[in-house]
Amino acid sequence: MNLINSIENELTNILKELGYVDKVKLLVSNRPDLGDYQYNGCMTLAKTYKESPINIANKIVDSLNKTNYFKNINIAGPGFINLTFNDEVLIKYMNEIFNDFSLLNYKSNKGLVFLDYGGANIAKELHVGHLRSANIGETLKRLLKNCGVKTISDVHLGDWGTPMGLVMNEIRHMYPDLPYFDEHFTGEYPKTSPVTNEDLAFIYPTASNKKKESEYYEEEAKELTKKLQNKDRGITHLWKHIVNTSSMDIKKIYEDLGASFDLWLGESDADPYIEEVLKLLDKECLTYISDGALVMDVSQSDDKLEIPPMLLKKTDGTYLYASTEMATLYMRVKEYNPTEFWYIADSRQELHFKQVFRAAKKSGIVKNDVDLCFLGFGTMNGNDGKPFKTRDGGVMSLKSLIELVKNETIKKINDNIIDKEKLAYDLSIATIKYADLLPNRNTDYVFDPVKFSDLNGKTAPYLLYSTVRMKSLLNKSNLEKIEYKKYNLIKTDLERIVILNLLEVPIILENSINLKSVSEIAEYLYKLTNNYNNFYSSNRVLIENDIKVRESWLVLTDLVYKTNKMLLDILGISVPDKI
RNA sequence: GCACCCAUAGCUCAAUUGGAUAGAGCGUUAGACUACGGAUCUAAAGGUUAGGGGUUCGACUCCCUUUGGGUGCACCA
Repeated sequence: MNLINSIENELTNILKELGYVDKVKLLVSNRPDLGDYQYNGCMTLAKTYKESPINIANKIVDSLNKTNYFKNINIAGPGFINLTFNDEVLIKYMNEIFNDFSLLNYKSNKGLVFLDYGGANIAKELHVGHLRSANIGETLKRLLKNCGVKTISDVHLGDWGTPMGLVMNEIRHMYPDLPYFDEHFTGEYPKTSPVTNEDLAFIYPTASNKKKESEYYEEEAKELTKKLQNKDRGITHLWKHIVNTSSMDIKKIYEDLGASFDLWLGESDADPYIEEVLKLLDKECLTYISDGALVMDVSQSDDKLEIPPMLLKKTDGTYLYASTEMATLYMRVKEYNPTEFWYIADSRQELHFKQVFRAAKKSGIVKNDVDLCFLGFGTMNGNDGKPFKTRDGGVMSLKSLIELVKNETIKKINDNIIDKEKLAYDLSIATIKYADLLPNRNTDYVFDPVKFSDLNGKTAPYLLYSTVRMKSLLNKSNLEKIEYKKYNLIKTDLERIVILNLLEVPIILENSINLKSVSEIAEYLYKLTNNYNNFYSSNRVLIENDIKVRESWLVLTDLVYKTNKMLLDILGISVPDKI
């Protein structure tokens, strides 16, 4: 167990002996002049036990004085307890984590978490709107895995709805003679796709525009969607070509972004379960016909806003979002039976998921003790505060976004680097990820390529440069055969601050899992790195004469390096050898 | 129209979920170096937390209200 947790446990027991019940949480002091950590519980206890907070604090301090964790314990204000560690305790802990780095990790006791993120649409280019889902989802998955939680991730491709009909209709307009559209065709269909990925990049936008202008065009597309869902032979063949062509490109970009998925399933994979789900709902008498469509009531008596019924089947008999989503849940429960579901999607989809989740619980498709979590995220905006667009106002593809950042990054890389292009590309991905993960999940943020790729400040280049420099120092000590096996003594205040930072790691990880957000990790990385750099610039590790001090400083560097590497890895950012 | 979210330093974001003196980055200003990787480090200035009222030992945080933004409200996903 980590140091802070074990002290918290001890303190919880002390309280119990004194007759108070509280699950003690120690907080990093926001008054470093008064202590390293603080306990704020006395004021709350005072309320429940109708006793003065100072009295309670005094009793606690008496008991705490019998332990030897702290060199200074004081009570301040209405009843804050401030704690300052004994250096010996810190040194001992440093040696423990140096010998077993896993002590710095947090072990979660969660069951199986199923993550749904990515959400790319077949035949539509990945754009900036897909970035956050991939980033945040991938990071949460890595966080969970790091803390010992089993996960399953699914990209959940959009391959079964209206857009597919639109794309196929545009293809029909381009090549009316293709056999896929001929209902009487009985021969062999071509083995190669009639469209390339480059074609697809403009086919969907074209179709989407035509739909807005012509109702007839829309009807044509709807008819094709219906044919697809009814397993029309030709249309299914064409659809498969499109899916295969498009998936290759999608996979490539996700790979570049470092997002990986256990399952590459799509909405279509849930299709075989839709009828089963609808029957089940019908059996429970949960559905009814409204304006010609099949719907399900998901309202609750305590709703402030009337939640509209959930639409399961359109008037024309085709399925939509909610139906495939329900079937997907049904399939996932059946095959994986997770204890939690995490859906990472744009905040604007909250109502839809609320409906689906309610329906899933109400119908028993998902059991009551299973957590269904919608993790919404805010929009990535441009300087004007509106969603990030290309210069001419179009949707910006992820490829162009990466290119944009790369152009900024490459300016700042040394010419003597061997593969400058590759490094610039990797750094750009890291830059985008870090910038995207730093703000809170829910808030919209302004994307500024120049600022994010800056060498100073809270940016990936700064973190990576510093981390590479730590590694370089450790390598050099190795070359010069300087051994370091032990933390001996704390010589400077600056290193003490870094040590205190290291104590926080397990707490940061625990908070991140509880909040299902990694921005705290991103923020912490900067703090730790900055404090280490501060120490680094005022002390020369390798030429320090006192062997014991030098050993300690190398252990410190080693631990900060490992911590950075671990946390950057959770953020999906790998540390290059050289920058 | 109804409902939800947001408003914090010049700009971009935090604030351990009700805790002490609201913190960071950028920018600005002033400093540090024969440098283990200077792509670095330090310091200063900068705030009536949009306005007003309330709840309590304590409010950026909870409640009410005004103003200004954003989002959602069944046959798109």
